[in-house]
Amino acid sequence: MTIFTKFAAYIDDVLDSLVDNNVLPADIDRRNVTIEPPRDASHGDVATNAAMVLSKAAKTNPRQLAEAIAEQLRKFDIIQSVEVAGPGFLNMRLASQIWQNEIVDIAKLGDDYGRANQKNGQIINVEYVSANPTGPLHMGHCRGAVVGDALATILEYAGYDVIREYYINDAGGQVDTLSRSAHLRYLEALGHAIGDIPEGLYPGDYLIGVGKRLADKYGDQYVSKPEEDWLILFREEAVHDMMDMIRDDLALLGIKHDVFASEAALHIDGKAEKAEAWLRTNDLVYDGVLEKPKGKTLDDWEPVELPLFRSTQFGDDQDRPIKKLDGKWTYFGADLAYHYQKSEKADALINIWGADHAGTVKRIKAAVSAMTKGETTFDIKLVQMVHLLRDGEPVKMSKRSGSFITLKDVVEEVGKDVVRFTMLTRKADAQMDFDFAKVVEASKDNPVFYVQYAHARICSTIRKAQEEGIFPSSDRLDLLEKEEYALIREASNFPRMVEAAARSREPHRIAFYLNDLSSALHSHWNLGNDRPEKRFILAQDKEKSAARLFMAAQIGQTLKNGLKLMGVEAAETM
RNA sequence: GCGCCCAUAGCUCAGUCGGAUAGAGCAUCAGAUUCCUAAUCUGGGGGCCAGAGGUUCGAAUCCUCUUGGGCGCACCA
Repeated sequence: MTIFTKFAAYIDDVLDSLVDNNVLPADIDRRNVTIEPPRDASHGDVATNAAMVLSKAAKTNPRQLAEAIAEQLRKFDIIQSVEVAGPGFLNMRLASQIWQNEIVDIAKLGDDYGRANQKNGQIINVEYVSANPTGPLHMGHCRGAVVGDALATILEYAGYDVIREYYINDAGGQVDTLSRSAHLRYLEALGHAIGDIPEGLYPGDYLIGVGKRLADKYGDQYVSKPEEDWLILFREEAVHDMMDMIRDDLALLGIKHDVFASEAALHIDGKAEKAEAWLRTNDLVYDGVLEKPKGKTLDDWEPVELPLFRSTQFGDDQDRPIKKLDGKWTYFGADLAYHYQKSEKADALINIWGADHAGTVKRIKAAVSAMTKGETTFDIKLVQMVHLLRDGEPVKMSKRSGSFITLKDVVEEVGKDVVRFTMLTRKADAQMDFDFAKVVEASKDNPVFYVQYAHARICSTIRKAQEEGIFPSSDRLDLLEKEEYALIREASNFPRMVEAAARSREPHRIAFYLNDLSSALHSHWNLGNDRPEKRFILAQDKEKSAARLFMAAQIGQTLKNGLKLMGVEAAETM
């Protein structure tokens, strides 16, 4: 329980008593009442907009109602002062005892500080990365991977049971191409001359190893066999190897999924047929003919009849085919079944998608809404493009030539922590630039070091104090002073931030919060430059020192917990 | 032509389900290291929150339109 939720209870009590006294109507809507720290610290410790939100229903003016609420609030011992300000804000200052308790609470909770005190009983499935298993991860996958992973951790902290899921597209045309490419490398490994990789096959060197492995395992038995003898086998083998490689890439970023769901397995289980049958029964799928797409010149377009999902009923531009002319499932058709499968095991679904999939959002949302009768909440978080730069110059990427920047290259060049933190210091739905030169520079320009430095400073101070025989202690927290309370106040915001980040599905809020908390710490630290009496370590006053160190340790704990949410190491030395 | 995203200081970006005088970093200018880690800090200058309407006690935030930029628009994945 944070001090803000405690306060919500106080405000509720006050409002109850005002209802009893007929100042407020009994059925008044309190949902818009907020209890927050005011933006400007000089306004106090806690503020509420209650009077402004409720005045209309109470048929009184905001300031008058505010005075009535203020009078009641003054009865609480822990509220030092209540002021009515501006249009009707109630600003409160809290007794220092509150902040002392807060710091003890953080210490008690330790690594769990910021975590919801109980689970909310909801299972949420976060699907992220889901890159096609045809090669190593490249930088295009990186941001979604980091955002999805951080979001999953945040949701876990906020009380959800989280399933981290990766959807393997191992059934479409791309994996057949992979299989053929692997077969070519298999021939190569057996000493056959293969020449240049033909157009349309994957040219990457990473398939050489796959070819060798296949040669070792199967000898020459598939050298002169027709494609139908080896296509499925080699596809499975190659996908398996690709997924191992992808898992290794993700491990470099500290990312681990709970479930790897296979599209091919979906078809083997007949999930798509079941979905189609259900949708036809409910008149959501019919056989029809698509209109010619606009805005594109298509030479070979011909009208054909296909099974279509009625996504126009849900705001899409046109109905969408679930099967191709050859009878195979479209990606969308399989996706229907896949999302239904996910919804069976979760109360809520979140997909992290690249912005290039924006066009398919409506149809799949429509489908999920229809299939789960609106009972499963389903969010798609679109992650915008990352422009790779080096010294301000765009870095060229070409998938066709195989010369793209891999995720591995980037992580090896700049490090996991920098990659993760940088990807999270920007709202996911806005484009971002990622400049190697700037980011590698690693010194001043980089928020990750700023935050890590704050943590390292605290650790080093505690070590240093230990050498002088001073240890953190909560015995005399009453010796803390005004400046220290400001720091605690900032730290006390952490649980609210986790909750807000979870609710809005915006991991970047944690990054910005940690930056703020670090700034408060650095700022406080430098007070000691001019005013030695403000330092943490005071040789002449060990009791006060111990209290300050205890407080500092909890700031460090908060930083550490926040960094953990982002998957970034809390450095102890720098 | 249509859909989605974005537009805030010179640059890169925050801005709490609508709240008080719109913030931070970089850059720039002026300062702080006999002293717990200066990878830090303090202060100054810098804004028509793209534009125009609307909603209300109150709008950068919500709605409509316009402008500018990005992504997408096949039975691909």
